[in-house]
Amino acid sequence: MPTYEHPRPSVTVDVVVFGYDGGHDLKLLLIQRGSDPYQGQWALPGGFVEMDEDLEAGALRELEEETGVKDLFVEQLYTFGKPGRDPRGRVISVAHYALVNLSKHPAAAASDASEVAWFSLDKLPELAFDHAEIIKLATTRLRAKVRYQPIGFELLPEEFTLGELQALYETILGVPEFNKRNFRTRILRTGILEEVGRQQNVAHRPAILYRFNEATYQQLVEQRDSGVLRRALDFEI
Amino acid sequence: MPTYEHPRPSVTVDVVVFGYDGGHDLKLLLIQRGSDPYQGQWALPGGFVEMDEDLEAGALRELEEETGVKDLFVEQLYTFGKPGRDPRGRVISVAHYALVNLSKHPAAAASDASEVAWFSLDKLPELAFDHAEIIKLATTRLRAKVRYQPIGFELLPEEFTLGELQALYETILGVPEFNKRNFRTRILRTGILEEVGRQQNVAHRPAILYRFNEATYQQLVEQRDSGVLRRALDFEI
DNA sequence: ACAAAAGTGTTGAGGGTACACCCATGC
DNA sequence: GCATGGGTGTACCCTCAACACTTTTGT
Repeated sequence: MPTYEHPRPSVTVDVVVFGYDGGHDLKLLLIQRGSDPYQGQWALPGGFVEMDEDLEAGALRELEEETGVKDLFVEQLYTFGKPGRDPRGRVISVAHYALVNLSKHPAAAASDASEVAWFSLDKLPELAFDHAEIIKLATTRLRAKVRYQPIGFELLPEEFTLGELQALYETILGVPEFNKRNFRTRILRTGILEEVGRQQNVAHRPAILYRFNEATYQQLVEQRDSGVLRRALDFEI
Repeated sequence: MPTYEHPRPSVTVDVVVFGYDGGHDLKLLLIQRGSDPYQGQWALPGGFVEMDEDLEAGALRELEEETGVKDLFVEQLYTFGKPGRDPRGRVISVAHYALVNLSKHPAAAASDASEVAWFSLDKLPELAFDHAEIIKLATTRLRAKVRYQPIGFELLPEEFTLGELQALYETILGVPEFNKRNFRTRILRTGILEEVGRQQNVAHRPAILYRFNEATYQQLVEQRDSGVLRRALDFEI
């Protein structure tokens, strides 16, 4: 690793923002490009990373600048760096994904970009750069991760029913419907949900409202990491 | 995303190379830095990415230049970009991890760097930069991934016994020993192993030799991805 | 009374776990 | 024959998966 000057690629941070509003599909937040390469086409929010900011911070900053959305769960996804993926030259993109509950965050549009909109994940427009590929990877990762980490709760309101939680899982995983009885048993057995009340004014038996209990979850994680392992290995096939 | 010039960070690719020789520990390939920051200290193989090469290709190139090791399984791990992680300025590192069977690849040392060596994973020297953190993440990822993807075979010779495979899993996961009967049943049930012969000249009943059947594994993956899912969700706690 | 969604009891099949045992080879 | 590691039979128990059923609200 010599110390003389090297040619330097540009580095951007992009964010795949998944939104959920209780419906039957996931939404994706896109911006319409206002300038130069791919002008007028839809793209992921993102931009060049500043010299003194962390990657995740840069992703959140660009997201807020371009879409007004802030304060959400974000995590690094993958770094895309194939030469030629950006016509402007060598641009390496550190892609992130984020989860947001649409009822909590406005579909805002105060923006650097010319336009901002939520698209249904199964009806995306044509996308700039290799952003279609990035979205595909993010979707795969979300589907995989939601099965073994309680990240889905980021997409729900603070308080929710088991029916809503199940609908969310079915939406993310793209499965028509799985058994209600077994879903409830499994979720409640984990102990990570906490009862916080009952529904009001619904035209059916009011459901129990739950909240995700972060503290309990962390305790369980620690127990698992310190104790003996349960299932020795599993190729999940 | 404006088109005017931005200040650009440097981008490096680093590789966490895990090696296995059938013993009771995993090895890690490190180089001793020959120059400037952290001179004389041990570090991960890696270096600045070229302007016209893919990230993974850059990782493999640097690895071969610095250690002589080539032709191995490599995958992107995470991108480390906290400001201040490198005293030379803003350096973003796209970290990779790689797996290699030590009997197949020489512990070579023809090198750009002053020295190259394999260290036991539990007896690492002090490391340059934030490389200790990178190694920690790579280890966590390896332990997690080996449970649901057949990447462990990269660490074994072409043909191996179930005893050797079990020893490898115990080594990676750091578990004293799990039940032989159940390990065998589970592994063989997946159908991804293929019998290829028997051991010769061993002072005990000769074991059946197996080979990992990539084609069968791919078929199973496709079946899973197209068919209905089995376990709906599982927080693994 | 009825619709709608919440919530429960139960049962058969299959996998996880554990323990005990037999088998083939070199020395 | 004995040490060594390879390989198998089986039994208990818990979880998964599926189905049928009861409960509570608003209209």
